[in-house]
Amino acid sequence: MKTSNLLLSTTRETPADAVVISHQLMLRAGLVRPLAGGLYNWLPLGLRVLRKVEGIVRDEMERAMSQEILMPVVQPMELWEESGRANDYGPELLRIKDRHGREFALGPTHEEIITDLVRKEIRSYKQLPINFFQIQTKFRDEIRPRFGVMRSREFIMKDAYSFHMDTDCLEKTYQTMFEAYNRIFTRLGLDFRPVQADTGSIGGEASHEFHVLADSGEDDIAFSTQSDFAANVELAEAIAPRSARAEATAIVEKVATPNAHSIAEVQSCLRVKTKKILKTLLVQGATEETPVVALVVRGDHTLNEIKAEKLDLVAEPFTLATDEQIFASAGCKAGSIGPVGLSIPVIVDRTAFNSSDFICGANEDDFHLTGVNWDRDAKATLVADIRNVVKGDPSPCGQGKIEIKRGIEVGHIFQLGNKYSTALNATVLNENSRAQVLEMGCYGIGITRIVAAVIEQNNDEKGIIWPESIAPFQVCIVPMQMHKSPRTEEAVMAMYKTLTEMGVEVLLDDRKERPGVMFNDMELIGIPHRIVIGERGLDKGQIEYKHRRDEKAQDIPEDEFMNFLKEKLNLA
RNA sequence: CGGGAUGUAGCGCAGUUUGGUAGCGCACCACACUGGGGGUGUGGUGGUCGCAGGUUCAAAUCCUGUCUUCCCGACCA
Repeated sequence: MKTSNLLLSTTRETPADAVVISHQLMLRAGLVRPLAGGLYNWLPLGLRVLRKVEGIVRDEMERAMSQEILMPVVQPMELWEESGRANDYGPELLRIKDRHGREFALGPTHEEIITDLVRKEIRSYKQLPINFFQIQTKFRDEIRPRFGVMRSREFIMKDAYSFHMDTDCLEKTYQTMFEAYNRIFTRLGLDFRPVQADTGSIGGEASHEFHVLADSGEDDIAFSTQSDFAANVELAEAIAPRSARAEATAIVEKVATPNAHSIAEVQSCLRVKTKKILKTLLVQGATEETPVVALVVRGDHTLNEIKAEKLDLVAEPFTLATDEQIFASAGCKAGSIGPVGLSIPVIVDRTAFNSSDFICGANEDDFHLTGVNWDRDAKATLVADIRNVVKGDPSPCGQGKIEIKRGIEVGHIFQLGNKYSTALNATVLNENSRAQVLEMGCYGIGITRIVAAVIEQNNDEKGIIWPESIAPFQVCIVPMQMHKSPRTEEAVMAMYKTLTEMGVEVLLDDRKERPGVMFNDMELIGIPHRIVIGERGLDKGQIEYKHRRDEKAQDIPEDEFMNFLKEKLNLA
């Protein structure tokens, strides 16, 4: 490819509304252009990278015995009603009607479609296990698209779905996918970690997310400082304190805390540490007998809604109590609630239950209680893990302490079980000629997001630094004064022809630009290998080479150059 | 959905306070010089000032509404 035939839309200035580095560089390098909120055009250079990512994913999926198919973006609503997700999925599901008034949705994921396909096509246990994947556009009407293609509304995803007669078989495929994912992200040159994850709205049992470590990530990942343990903070267990609770030494006293409603306000009002204060939150209960439930965590901790939601007493989805309910249950406004004397169920976090002589709301506006103790002054209906882990907590694996880093979720694998196969009645005949519901796994990779994630981890002040595996071109040739020097032109064209015939993806910058412009553009778009050819070198019988990551260029004798380059390209 | 910003040429911005001929840099086009790190000069192209309505002799500027984009929040006891 020659730059004269390529839309090379680089810009010197960074568009003002791009915040993260990958978004800035994708715009500056001319990979993508915004169309509307969360919608992007992919320009030729960006698409070349996207296709490379797809290629690696496809290659490894096929190696892992998954078969490629393609399912429609537009999906009939009936299937969503059949699975029950028409109600559950909410406003992220973009619904549309055709000319006949029939309802459809733009697919945010394809569990319903694949399950429908499989129930129609697969008849016998002899055909199982089977694993299908597709690389397809998804649409999710995100609350807040941001960071360019990192969180866009339309995006490309690889999604795979496996079907099994039993959970043992599912677990084997899950493990195969786990290994395939590790190979994929390794080939993509990413610094990543598999982490234990919550299954979220998609449902199911076991689940791992694959996260690219980057400060711009939107997820918090909890790591152990001493083991391989890694889990999304949504899931990471906050283990019970090992030490016994200290003896009660104080008596309960009611103190005025005018206008102090938040933990921070109470803290500054009473001049105590936040960990001495317990906060009590009222939420919707699961049953009519317990319409409101109290949740208690320590002032320096935050409630984990996902953990809370899983408790039998707590309504799903997690919903805070209304002001009316709070007044009816506690006799005060939010901000002055405490566990003492409440007649509703009180669920206490394990760590909060280890506090003694603590401070909490007095269930009377603008008053708090000090010197409160569990059992003596307040009863816990249930003690459970309902908070987020924080840095320094003991790791649930038993080794080391928790450390928290930001991650970009680029892959997610689930053991779904039979949620969808049951809902859609996807069965096959087993050895006994009996219909049996299928076990199901699903495995996603965010293709477009990966492009951004790679850039987040591979850039410098000059621009993008592509890993070899997904660079839009492996090599660029930058000629010096080619329009004035027939000798240079001859050498450049010969090099271009040789490399092209070798099957190397080479970009020849044949624009009549100044050297500085060409150097800067090639560095901005991140081509790994650079060859400079000019009279200066030719006079000495030399050709210049520089890797994008090299500090300095080196001059190589002409007759050794091809062997030198082959070694650099791993073609030797 | 709540809060805060923002919108003027492809990009980055000034002009709005105090109403009076729409500007600058980059990019783009032409020519000349230059030629190993975004060079210089001369001359150009390009804008319904987000949109709609209002006030006024006169609106980018004041008023009302509306939309876009971006940021923060959606944990608050």
